[in-house]
Amino acid sequence: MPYPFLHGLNPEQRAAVTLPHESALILAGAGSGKTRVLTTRIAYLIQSGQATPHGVLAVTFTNKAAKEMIARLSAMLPINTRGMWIGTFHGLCNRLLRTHHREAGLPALFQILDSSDQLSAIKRLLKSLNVDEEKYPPKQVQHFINSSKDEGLRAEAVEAYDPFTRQMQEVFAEYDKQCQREGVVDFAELLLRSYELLSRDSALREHYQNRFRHILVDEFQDTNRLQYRWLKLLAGPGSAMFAVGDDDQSIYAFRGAHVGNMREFERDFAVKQVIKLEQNYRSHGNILDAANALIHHNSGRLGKNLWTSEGSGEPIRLFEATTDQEEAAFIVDETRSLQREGIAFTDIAILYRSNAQSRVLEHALFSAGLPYRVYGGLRFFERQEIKHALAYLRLIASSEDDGALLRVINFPARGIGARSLEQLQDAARQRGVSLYEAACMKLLGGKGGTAIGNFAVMLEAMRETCHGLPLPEQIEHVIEASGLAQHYRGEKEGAERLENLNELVNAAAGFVAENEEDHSLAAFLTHAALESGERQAEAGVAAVQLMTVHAAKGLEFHAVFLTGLEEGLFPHENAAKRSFSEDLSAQQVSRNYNSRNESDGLEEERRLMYVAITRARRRLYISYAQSRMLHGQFRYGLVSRFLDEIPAQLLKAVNTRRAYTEAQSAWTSLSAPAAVRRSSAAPDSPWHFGQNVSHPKFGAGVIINCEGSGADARVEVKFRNAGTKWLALEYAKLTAM
DNA sequence: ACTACGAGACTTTTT
DNA sequence: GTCTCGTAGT
Repeated sequence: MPYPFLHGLNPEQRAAVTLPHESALILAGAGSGKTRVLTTRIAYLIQSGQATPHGVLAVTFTNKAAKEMIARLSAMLPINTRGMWIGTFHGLCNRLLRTHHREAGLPALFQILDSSDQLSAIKRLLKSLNVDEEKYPPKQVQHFINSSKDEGLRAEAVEAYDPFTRQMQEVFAEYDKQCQREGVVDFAELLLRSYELLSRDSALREHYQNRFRHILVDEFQDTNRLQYRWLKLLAGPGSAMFAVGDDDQSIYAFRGAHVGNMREFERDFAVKQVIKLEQNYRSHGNILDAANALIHHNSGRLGKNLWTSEGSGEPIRLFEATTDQEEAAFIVDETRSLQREGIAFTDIAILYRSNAQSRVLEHALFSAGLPYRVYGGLRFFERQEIKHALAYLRLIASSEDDGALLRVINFPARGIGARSLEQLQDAARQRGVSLYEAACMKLLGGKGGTAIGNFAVMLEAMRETCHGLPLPEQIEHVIEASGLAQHYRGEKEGAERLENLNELVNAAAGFVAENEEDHSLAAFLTHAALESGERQAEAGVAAVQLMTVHAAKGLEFHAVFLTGLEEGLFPHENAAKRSFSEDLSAQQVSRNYNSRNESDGLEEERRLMYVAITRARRRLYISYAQSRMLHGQFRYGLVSRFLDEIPAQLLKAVNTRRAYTEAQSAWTSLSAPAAVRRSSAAPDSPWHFGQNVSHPKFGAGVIINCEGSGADARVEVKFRNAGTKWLALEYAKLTAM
């Protein structure tokens, strides 16, 4: 057997892996071994001599997926994956643009703007253009620019038949000019710029076309129009594209994903056969049957039916709660009993449609002393202290970066107010130079003592010192010399921020250790922009996993609680309405944007439900509440239509088992059996919502809010005489009353 | 320059 | 209900 890694593949998987050199579409259902097929295909191509590592291009959407692919590949083959082009669309485009920055019309050290950098750039631009932010909300401008770029359109190519759109178009054009001036590039620009580069420069295009004879794409259903055109451009006459995707799991149309790319791909690349991977290795039969039945209500599917060689398993448990609190109490109880059965907390997920729903669930889990982890907070590189530090570093790397300068010129405060900033901006505009340059000129202009001049001196000194230092030490120095460390040392909530800044130094050390070829500051900044880091919360801690259904895509759990199955919530009311892009077209904007109608929206919600169901391996709970607190008032919801679309015989109602009341939910922790307490990762907490407490300094109070678990657990206490305060349970000496 | 208060939003999100 | 953002006030 020359290819040991083909072992254990089912016939369809094997057929996909060993396909001849031709473009192919692999319709890979949830839990059908998609990633395995993709990586094994690459291994097979290399091992069989059909491809060299050099000639393979593999694209994913997330860094996580790219990393996993590389890890699996190096486990299968003794090759150096370093030189291989495996990465995200943005990562690969970045690589292309760095290599050919001159041809692309970019400075060698172009910086990458993340969404929040982009938003501030837009706000700044609107101010300087005197555009009314009321009429043209920065967020909407951002959406306009990004979705245009995602469609492959530059400002001048946008169809604008009305004054509103013409103004948008104008801002778009000015925005691109500003970015060009400042040597920065936003995410969509990475794609568009490299697309334009390849389509303009035929020699370059042919070079890459000849090189990449094998192009493999993961999550193909999530590609947007520009990404697909980019792929088409890279695929030369001798190339074969191996596209893996699942139209039923397309849940990102709202950010430009175009499922239609799958059918277009079949046509454009004369795909001979679509290989369907329908055998599911994850879930029991009932769960798959429910998913199949549900998704059957969608139209225009490529068509696919999941099956398993395992039994049907348990029925899906359906719980009807009176209120959202009762729903949460039920989940707490069931989580406990799952734990008694020996299911690890990490193998239990609580899913919801929108983030706002997590609050009630968190409260209940907290009160019960169950450890939990909420996905979807701020990410490491998005924290303000990190962004500040990075802005200093960006200024050191490239002084044209006005956005970076504006972020830190007066942080920490050094007496540079709005007035002096305006002067600086005027001076820069007049002479057509960057803000930094203008600041330096102020220095030469005589009044050497100005705060702005001092800032320029400080920065110049920082740059001088950093020169020649190893990366982590550069960052360490900048954190100190900029006054950031000093500033946070003096702040009451600063300890955590200081810790994060320290972590940034560690991240740089890790980056240096991992990247042999490029240790430069610019490379690290790129890394920071392109990989915003893990979602917060300590990994590895045994905790129940709370996340949105979107965030759960690609994951699996022994038991899944799928909550809030109410009309308006899931399917979400906004999804079945006109979308934002249609609001635009109502204002006579171009029809080129993804004009989605209600049924598209509803079908995407259904796919979302499909994704949610297929996360569960063994046990699936679906719940809904007759009423819940939403936007500050009670809402009475109808049962989601999706429940009608799951065959009744697969469902088992469990709501009559016990009466859950709010009172019970708050006090369950106290009546929990000792056995639970002992085996629990975290002891049952005596702290919960409504608990009367006493604090040595602040006196008597009541717990009105709580969050986190384990060492990070905090409670908000309303004191009789000392106001409300957040207290860390680990440190605060609270006594229950 | 920092705090305080009111207005308005509020689906999902990676890069 | 709760959070963010921007402006006004000290």
